[in-house]
Amino acid sequence: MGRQPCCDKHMVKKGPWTVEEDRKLVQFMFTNQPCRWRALPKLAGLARCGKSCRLRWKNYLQPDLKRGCFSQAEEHLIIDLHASLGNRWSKMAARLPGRTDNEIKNHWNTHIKKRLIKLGIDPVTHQPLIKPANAAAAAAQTTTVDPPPSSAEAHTAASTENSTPINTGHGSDCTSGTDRGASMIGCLWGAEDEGAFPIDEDDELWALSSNGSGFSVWDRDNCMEMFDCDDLGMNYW
DNA sequence: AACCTCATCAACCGCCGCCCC
DNA sequence: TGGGGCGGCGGTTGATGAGGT
Repeated sequence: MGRQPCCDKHMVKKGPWTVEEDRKLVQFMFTNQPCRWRALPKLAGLARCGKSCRLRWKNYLQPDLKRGCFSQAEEHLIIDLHASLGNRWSKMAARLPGRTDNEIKNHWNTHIKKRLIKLGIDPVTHQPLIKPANAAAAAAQTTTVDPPPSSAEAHTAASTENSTPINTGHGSDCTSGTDRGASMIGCLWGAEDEGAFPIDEDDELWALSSNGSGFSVWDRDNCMEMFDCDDLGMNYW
């Protein structure tokens, strides 16, 4: 005998929530003791699945949700957390007050992920993306440099990838700047007199890598970590 | 103005782990 | 102790709007 479905699919409404449904759910949540989500729709007079109610409340109606754009600090925190936690969105949400796991997941997939790729960083391993040719050259070099220990996940990915820590699978897509305009998409700046260090999307030489607590700059051709931004008191946007 | 493409994000689906009987 | 119920999580989808042609 299979598992009982979470709700009667013929009786539940799906799709976007109406103002009236939101009002009913909010009113119920504010005026009643917590109860089982499965039982809530009937008690609140909603033709919705309990899971749907939970999701709507958690992601949209719950008080103290921030909504709106993510700040730079929040984005940096998300990147750092992703480097150490992977796709554990709920764990990240716990570290970002007012943000939901769904919101963080969406923001990662639609904004941060793409930007990291543009910057030459693999969004999965948080290691620099380099061209296969460069990877071969790097492998042939006698001076081997291990990547920074950005996270346990990165180590796992590295160790399972043919003994080379470099993810070359996406390199040709992401480091060739020949078909793109030369626009600056990031910038490092120093706390003292180092000045700004622009990273543009055509840059074949440098890549930024999240190391779990901040960023480091990598030499793409030689697969070498050049310096840790935090060590030099540098910031990044 | 009409159509097409792409980006965004709310919502759904299915799986997993915990808890209770 | 095992099985079922439940909430929670992460991946995915699809509706919608914006921008481009």
